Amino acid sequence: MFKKVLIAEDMQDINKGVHTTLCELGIQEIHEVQYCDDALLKIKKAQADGAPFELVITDLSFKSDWREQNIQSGEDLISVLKKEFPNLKIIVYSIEVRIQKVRSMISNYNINGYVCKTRRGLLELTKAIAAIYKNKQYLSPEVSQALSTKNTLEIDDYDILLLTQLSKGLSQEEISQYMKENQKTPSSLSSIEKRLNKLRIDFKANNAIHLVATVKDLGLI
Amino acid sequence: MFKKVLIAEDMQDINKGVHTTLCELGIQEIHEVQYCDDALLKIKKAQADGAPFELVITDLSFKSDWREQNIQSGEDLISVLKKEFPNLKIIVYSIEVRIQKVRSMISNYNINGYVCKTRRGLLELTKAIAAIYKNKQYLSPEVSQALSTKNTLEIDDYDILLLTQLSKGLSQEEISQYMKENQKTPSSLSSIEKRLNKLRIDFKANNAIHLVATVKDLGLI
DNA sequence: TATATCCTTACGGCATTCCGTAATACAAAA
DNA sequence: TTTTGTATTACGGAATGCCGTAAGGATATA
Repeated sequence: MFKKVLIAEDMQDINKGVHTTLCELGIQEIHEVQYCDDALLKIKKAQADGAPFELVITDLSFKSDWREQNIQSGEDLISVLKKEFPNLKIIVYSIEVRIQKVRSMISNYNINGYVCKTRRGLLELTKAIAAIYKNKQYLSPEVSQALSTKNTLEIDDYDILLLTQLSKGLSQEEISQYMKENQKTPSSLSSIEKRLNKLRIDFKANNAIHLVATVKDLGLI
Repeated sequence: MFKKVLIAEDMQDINKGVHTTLCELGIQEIHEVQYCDDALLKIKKAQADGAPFELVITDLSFKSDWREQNIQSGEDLISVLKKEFPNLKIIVYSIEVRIQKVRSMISNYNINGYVCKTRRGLLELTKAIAAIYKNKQYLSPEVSQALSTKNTLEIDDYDILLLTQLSKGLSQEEISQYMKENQKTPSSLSSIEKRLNKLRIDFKANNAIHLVATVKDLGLI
C-alpha cells in the first residue's frame, strides 16, 4: 500500500473523513492541507527531503478566503504537479460530475483517478486507491462513461463564455461588444444570435431565460 | 457533555469527519445515518427503548437515489422531529448560507444551532455543541446576522412561483395564463410585468435573464 | 483555377419585453 | 356613504430578442 499520501481539500470535515479512511487502509503517513499553495509547498519540501509523496488526493474547487493564494483551483494545482512531479499519482475527489470536465482532466493532465463525492464516495475512494496502487486508472461509475462514449453535446469554451456573459445580464448587443473588445471571434451581433439559437435548440430551451436556467442547473456555468 | 448523538448526512466522507470530531469531544454513543427515514426510525427506536438521543446533527439536502424515501429533505426531517420530540436538540450542518433559509428554520422549527459547512466547519460545530449543551443557541458567523438584522428583501411565495415559471421558459403572456388557470392573483400580463420589474430592481438585475441567474445563485429557486 | 462547404456577418419583419402613464377595482378609514 | 389609499389592470411607444434569408469570406477538394 501507499506509504505517504497528501489530502488537499478545503473543507475540514471532508478532509477528516478522508483522513480516517486512509488510516483504516493502513497508510502510514497522511498529510492534510486546506490550501492549494500549501499542497505545492509540502510536496516540494518532501521531494527535497528525499521522502516524496506517492499520492495526492485533491478537490477541484477551493473556496477563497482572506488568505491570498497563487494557485486558485485544484485544476491549477494538478497542472503544476503533473509538470513538476510526473511520477506523482493524483486522484481528483470532487462533487463535479460533468463528463466533459472529467474527460478534459484525463486528457490534459492524465490524472490517475477521478472519484465523485457521493453517498458512497469514500468506498469509491478506497477502490480507486487500490486500483492506482496497481498502476491502473480508476473512475467512479458516475463518470466512467467519460472514457468510453461520446454522448456529450459539443459545448466549447466559447459557448461557456457566451452563456456566462448572458447570465450576467448583458444584452446580445453588449455581448457582441464584449467579444470584440476581448478579441474573441465570432463577435458580430448576428453570430451571437445564431450561436445562442443553436444552444437553445441543443438544450431544448424555449428562450434565453430558460437556456440560462438550464445550463445553471447542469452546472455548466 | 452529550452522551448520545445522531448524525444525519448523506455524504459518507462528511459523516465520517463529523463522527471523528464527536469522538474527540468524548461523546460516547454516536450513530450515523445516510437517509432521513433511517434517522426518524432510529430516533423512535431509541425513544421506545428508553435511551433517547439527546442531539441530532443533520444536513439539509439529501441526494435521492434508488432507495425510496418518505422524508425527502433535512427540513422535512426537522419538522417531524420537533413535533414528535420537542426536547430533542437539533443542529443543522449545511452548506446553505441563505439568511432567509436560516431565519425560517429558526422561526419555524426553533432549531438549536445552525453551522455552515466551511473550511472551519468542524471547529464551528464543536462550538455549537458546547453552546447547546449549555442550552444556548448557536449560529456560525456566516449566518449569525439572521437573528439580528432584517436586511432581507420581502420575497413571498408568489414571487417564487413567478420566478420558477419564468425559469421554466414561459413567456410573460404564458405566465399570465398559468396564473389565471391556477386561480392565483394577480394574473394579468400587466401585473406580471410590474412584479418582475420590481424583482429586477430588488435584485439589481439588468434583465429577466440576469434576474433568473441571480435568484438561482441565491438558491431561491 | 474552379467548385463546394463551412463560418461569419448583414438585414428585415415580427414577437416579446421593457417602462412609463393612467384608468379601474377593492378595501379600510372617516 | 364618501374619502382615501393601495392593488390590479390597461395601454402605447421604444428597445430587445427571435427567426429566416442571404451575401461575403476562408479553406478544402477536385
